Amino acid sequence: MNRRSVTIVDLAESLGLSKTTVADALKGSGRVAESTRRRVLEAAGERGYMANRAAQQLRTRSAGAIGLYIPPKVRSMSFYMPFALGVADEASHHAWDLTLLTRWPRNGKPANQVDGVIVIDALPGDPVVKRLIDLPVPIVTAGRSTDIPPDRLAAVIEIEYERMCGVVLDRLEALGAGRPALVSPVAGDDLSWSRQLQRGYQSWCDRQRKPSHLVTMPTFPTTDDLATAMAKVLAVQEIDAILFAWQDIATRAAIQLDHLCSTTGRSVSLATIVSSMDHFNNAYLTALDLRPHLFGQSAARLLREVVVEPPNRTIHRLHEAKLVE
Amino acid sequence: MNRRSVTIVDLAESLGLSKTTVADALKGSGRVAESTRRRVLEAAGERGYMANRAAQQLRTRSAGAIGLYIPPKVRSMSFYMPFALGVADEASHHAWDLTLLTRWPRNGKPANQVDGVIVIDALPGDPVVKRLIDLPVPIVTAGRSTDIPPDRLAAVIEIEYERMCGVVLDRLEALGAGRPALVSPVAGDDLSWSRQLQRGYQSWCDRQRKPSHLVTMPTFPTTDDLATAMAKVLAVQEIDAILFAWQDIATRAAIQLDHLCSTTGRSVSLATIVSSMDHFNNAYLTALDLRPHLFGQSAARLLREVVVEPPNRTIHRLHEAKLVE
DNA sequence: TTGAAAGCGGTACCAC
DNA sequence: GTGGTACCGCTTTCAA
Repeated sequence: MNRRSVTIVDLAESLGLSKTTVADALKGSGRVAESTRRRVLEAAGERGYMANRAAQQLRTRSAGAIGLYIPPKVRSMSFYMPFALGVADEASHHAWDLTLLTRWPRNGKPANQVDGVIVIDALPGDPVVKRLIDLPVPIVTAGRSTDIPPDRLAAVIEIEYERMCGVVLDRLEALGAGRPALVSPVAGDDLSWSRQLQRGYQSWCDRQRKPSHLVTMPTFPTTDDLATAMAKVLAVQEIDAILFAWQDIATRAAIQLDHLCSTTGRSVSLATIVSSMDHFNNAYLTALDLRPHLFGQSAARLLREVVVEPPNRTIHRLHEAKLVE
Repeated sequence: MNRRSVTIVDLAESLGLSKTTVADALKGSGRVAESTRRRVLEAAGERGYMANRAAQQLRTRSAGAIGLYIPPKVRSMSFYMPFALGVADEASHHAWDLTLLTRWPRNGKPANQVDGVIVIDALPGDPVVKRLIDLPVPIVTAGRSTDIPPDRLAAVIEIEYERMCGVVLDRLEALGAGRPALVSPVAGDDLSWSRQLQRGYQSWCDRQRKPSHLVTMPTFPTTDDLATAMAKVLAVQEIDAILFAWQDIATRAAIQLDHLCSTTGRSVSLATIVSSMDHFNNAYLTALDLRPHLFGQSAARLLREVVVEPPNRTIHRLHEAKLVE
């Protein structure tokens, strides 16, 4: 950007053509003769022409970028990095940049320039979300959110945690483990994934007429927290399976349990929600891969749709998590 | 962006002032009378004026954004998310957007518009880095990199892994653990952090005239990998401390060791590199917090410096990791 | 202390 | 098929 680079006018001059023609040739709208088009393209390639995004944006009133907001509370969970990169990948497909929205810029600075925004897992009352609503661009949420008024919410894409929880539990049962416990982070608001999982678990137990055993612990537990929780689970003799609500904890818990069980001779099947296959390991009988990268891609694709054609009412879409063994 | 929003001209008209005056008032350059300035600011606030970034960029030849490239291979490690958000935070301080660079955009699409680029932990031969070199903007690397020619490399900021490794080991020794083993991922290239840690460890052992015990394992090990490695470490009876080279593994290993040691009655002090205090727990005697968020901020601040004033030769700077107990 | 006017590099719309 | 020209909204320079 700093040093002046090749512009359309430069090309036009050196080719003895007009601005317009060069521009048209470059973007391939059928207006120009194929021969001139080739000439232009060649020259552009040679001289390393790169379109000036700012100029395009100014003229077309588009930003060429989308924003992603990941609330601070959840940022360090392993799920969100692959999600963000999924969004970035899909965005780059459409020649969009992905801007990471963090705290809101201070006093009167210009707003982040975006054509649309993706918000994931925002908690009620998030101040940044409040400001995002004021931007004159469509908002897509990944996971539900209460804070965004329906007319500002272009689309929602979500994972069917409640249903998928049942699917995992069914699978566990089919594999011989009929009395599962759920280990979940302390519940947030009613729309949060953890709460949805808890509901899914509860209703599965109800359907199966089995008692439920829900154990909660902090999202980022210490080894002691973990040990306490595991002890609590194993205290119920009938428990023969455990479903972990998030992977960060599951990887550690599996090791704890491995030892606890090997001393007592007890056998417990493990299942977990998976947020990053990279970190996944084979201690689990069954797992629900949230496919965060794909989730991010889908969210970005959805955003693209609503940017191209604003819907008259909120679109709802599902992202399929995948059962793995 | 889509619907036309309030511009400087709008304000100027409604206030009976000129474009110029309004613009000057807005940006606070002392040109305008304080009274008019207040009038303008008030009107701007009321009508929700937001500067059009594209126009500013076009005029000032700046992009108003910086790019961050995190190579695919390392993306899922817990270190990089807080790092990225540190960069984003600092960027927003300077009214910069942060663009996440992923794969390179396809065929002739306009390049990501950035004023500078931060590259972290790129491996030799990374194709995206090759392309970034062609951009006419300064590059700052976090951690060293071979691929970027000195004249294109504006600055480097890095953690003194080699030295800090010694600091941790000294501390461990002061606390009574004199025979540490190092658990490290299988070494990458010679500049990688894992390799630097290994060297730091080796030279510490040499200085102390102690035998070294290096155990490597995959970056994302299974529980079995982990168990094997831990067994290997404990096989050496003299080992009374273990330093883990990355946290993702340390949290899990601590639990393994807890059990292994409690059965054999052995006591081993643990130390680890910390990439996210959120995930940190109390099982460690001592730890080296890399402070990735701060690292990201510092990298962004450094980039800002070199964008504002291009250096005539590569700037080198250190990021201080912090010993915690 | 203020205003007028000329761009920045594209795109859109009009003529030819 | 091609060229001319008026913008997009802001910064900058020069003049009043």
